[in-house]
Amino acid sequence: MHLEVADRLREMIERGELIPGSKLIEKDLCQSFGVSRTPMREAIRVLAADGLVVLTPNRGASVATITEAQILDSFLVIGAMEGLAGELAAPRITDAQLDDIRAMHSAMLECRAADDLDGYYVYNRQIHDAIFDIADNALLKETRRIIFTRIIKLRFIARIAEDEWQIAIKEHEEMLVALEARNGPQLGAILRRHLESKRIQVARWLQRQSSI
Amino acid sequence: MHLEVADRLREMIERGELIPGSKLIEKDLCQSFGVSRTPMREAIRVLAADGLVVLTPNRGASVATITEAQILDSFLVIGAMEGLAGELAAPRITDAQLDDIRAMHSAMLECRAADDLDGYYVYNRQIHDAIFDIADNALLKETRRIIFTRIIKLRFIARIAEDEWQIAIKEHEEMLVALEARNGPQLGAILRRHLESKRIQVARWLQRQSSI
DNA sequence: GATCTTAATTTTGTATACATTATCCTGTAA
DNA sequence: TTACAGGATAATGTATACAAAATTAAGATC
Repeated sequence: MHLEVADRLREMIERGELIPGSKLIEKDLCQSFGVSRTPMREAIRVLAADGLVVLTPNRGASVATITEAQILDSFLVIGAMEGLAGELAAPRITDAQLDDIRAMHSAMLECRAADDLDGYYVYNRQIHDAIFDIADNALLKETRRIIFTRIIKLRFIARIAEDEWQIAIKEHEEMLVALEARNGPQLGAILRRHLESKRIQVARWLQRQSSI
Repeated sequence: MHLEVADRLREMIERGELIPGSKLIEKDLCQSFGVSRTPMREAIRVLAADGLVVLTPNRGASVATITEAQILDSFLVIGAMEGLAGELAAPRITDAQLDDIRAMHSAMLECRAADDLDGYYVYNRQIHDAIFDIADNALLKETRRIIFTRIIKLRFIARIAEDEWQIAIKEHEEMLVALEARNGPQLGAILRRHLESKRIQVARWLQRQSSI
């Protein structure tokens, strides 16, 4: 049960229903979840190990806060992960998998044409996920997942500038070329650059936010 | 208390006192630790989140096993981490920090001359740790620590072939050059290559082991 | 003797009771 | 009014009791 509770808590944190910094009162959560404190506490500790909540001795748990510096640090690490994933995936990709990615890429472009940002992000995410699947390194995928979870709240960077969007699309097209060439180092380099672009984009967005 | 218990359990697993695959019987562990089941269970779940133990519903916990493929996967991920750490550290390193690393490097060489393998590994590890400290990315450091913990049992790769040792020393000297030049991309590339060497070395060692 | 069934035991999972610590509120003194 | 002290309250931390599931052991059947 504690794993289900952990998942529900995780979702609540991701959705922003539990505000970063706020305390997690066991009794209240137990009531709303309909479980006793034992599984709830175990769930909270699982999330703590994932870095989603922080534990203070004798003072319980609170939703983890994330600083701008930590967000930018995360993008650096994710960049390294994506770069490695690209290196591994390119030499391994099958023609069928390549076709799948091409399809997702087209769908992504259509969303862009229709100015459907949500759809764009879904396909964008699918492409990156597919590369990690093809890379076939469970630890790599899991590590990236955990880091992503911690900064998932950045979904709300929905607004993307036109020029940034163009760069992203261009980089994705380069990715396709590297994949077709089965060129690992090349795809790795593109993905590192791609994530660095994203990181700069996030940095700018954070700048704007904090100056408001 | 559950964090202290988790640390003790972690040590026991690292020391090999708890054999991979063996079951963790709560009652027995509670007795030997002198705590009740509640903190023990919380500790076990913390280790599960770290990947050191695996939980099976209604069947409790057992010490995680690691396959050869997973070990090699881990080295790939660590390689990406070290590469990034090098990129970040080189442009940031101070003269004092550089002196420290030079000192560790000398001490490491002395250990090699004296054929003191344990000492060699201590200083080797210190140098790599220092680079991560200088890189100043807490997430990067923490991620690497967790992955290292999972494969820590590989300490027992104590035996290192002469030619492998020479290569490692040479790479470390290249690292010093890149650090002195404050050249991030260069240090990153060296570290990636260094870890790839290590990975190949481990792969060969695993091969030898399994063929016995 | 082997195998399936079933009961006994053990172990895990959950809830609750108790202990300890932190927090909050009230009242007093400056 | 503010600052501090002390107790009331509520929260966390721990231990234990109960429930459910799995494992083990014993017995019956073939």
